[in-house]
Amino acid sequence: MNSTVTSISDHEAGPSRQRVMHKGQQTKAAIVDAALGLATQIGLEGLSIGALAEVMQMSKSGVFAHFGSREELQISVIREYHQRFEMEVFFPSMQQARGLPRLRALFQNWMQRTSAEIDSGCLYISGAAEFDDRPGPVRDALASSVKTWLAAVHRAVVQARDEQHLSKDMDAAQMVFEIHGLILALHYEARFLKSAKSLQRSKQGFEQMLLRYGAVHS
Amino acid sequence: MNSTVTSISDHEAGPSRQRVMHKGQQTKAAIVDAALGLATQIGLEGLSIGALAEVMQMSKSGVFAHFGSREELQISVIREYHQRFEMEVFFPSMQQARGLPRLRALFQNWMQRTSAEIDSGCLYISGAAEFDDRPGPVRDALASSVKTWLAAVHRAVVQARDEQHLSKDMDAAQMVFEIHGLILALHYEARFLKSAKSLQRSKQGFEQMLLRYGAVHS
DNA sequence: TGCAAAATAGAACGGTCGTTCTTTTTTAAC
DNA sequence: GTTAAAAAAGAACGACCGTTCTATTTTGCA
Repeated sequence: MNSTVTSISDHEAGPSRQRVMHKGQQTKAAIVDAALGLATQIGLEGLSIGALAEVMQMSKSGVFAHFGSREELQISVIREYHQRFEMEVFFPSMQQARGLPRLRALFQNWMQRTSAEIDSGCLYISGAAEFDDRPGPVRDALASSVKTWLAAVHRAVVQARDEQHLSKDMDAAQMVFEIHGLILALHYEARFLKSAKSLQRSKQGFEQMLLRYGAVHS
Repeated sequence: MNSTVTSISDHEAGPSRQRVMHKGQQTKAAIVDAALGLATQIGLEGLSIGALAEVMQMSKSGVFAHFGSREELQISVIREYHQRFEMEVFFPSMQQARGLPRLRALFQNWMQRTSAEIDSGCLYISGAAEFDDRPGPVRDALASSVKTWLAAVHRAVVQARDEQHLSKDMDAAQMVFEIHGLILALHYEARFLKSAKSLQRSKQGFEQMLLRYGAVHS
């Protein structure tokens, strides 16, 4: 409870813990960065080592050697996305006071990332569509990351209820489901249908949802 | 207004208008049927002529000749999906009385199709993720189909308001956005996260939404 | 039944895919 | 500066991709 939150989940130390970054690790990080860019544009499945090598101005085998398999590359990309999501959405929200302020921040940052990604795509959403019936380690990594994030949102809702910022008989899981729906609709309509109003729609949906779940004004 | 609704949109005659189906057309229909099955499993982009030919027990060139290009095949699949969606979701709902009953039916059938597709996938959702930044005729066909459908839902909401089944100052487009969100969350959580409760969650979300938009009990 | 037309098969094309193996270059510790 | 190890390149592999071209088979009408 009173322990400092250092991560959306618990494990992992992160490559930033390294004293110095040797050449290989630098290169690998750069490759993963480029790969993430490609994956969010054309999808995790569309991500090819050849295309990646061209972007990196490296040979295919040079790129390949860092991962050993395409699957491992995809998983590395997912891990990288997880970390960035944490940094851009989760951590900043944790600065806010527990309860409604934090929940608001989570949604706000999540929304921002989903819509700012009007030209970069959300891996959690496109990945889910690609891997929803394709079992294997990539799907597992993706699902694990998403579940971790949704659990964090759930925690925030429960805390808001505990702080009596929401009515005490509200259904937290139900609210998380509906919040998720707003984000998905935002992504779908902004990114695929190019609807300009979708950001405003999801904001409004969230505000009304807060009222419905008994939020006191704030 | 008083004209009989014959289609979710207007145009198109449909291949069922044919007097007799010649061999070629039969085969083509069978191919499209198989292709739709493949596409909903592995995605429109993953759909390959070779795999399709194997399923059909035909040669690659035999399959190919019916379409002339892979893109045309993909578009044919989208058209077929559009027609089935119409038959399974739209037409049955139109049997219901204008207003709330029809809106309920639309959501119910839509939901059913989305969740029944727990092992067949929704082309409108997976396709959106695949083609959200891949311009071209395939994307256009997909977007056109989706927009047609969302417009139909919007019409139903407006009618429900006109019939005074919903409060007269409600925002129809906003409601459509939120309904879409519920369906997307259902699809995501049922299909990717394998969450068992998602059907119930989307139902409950819809009922609460109706109340919030001023639905009289029914 | 015969015959043109439609449907299908088959082979081949250039291309890209992930992956393996071998060789060369670069790095970093001594 | 030398040297062992790490990183990268290069070539080649078998497989599959969409597509084209030419033959063969099947169809449906006169």
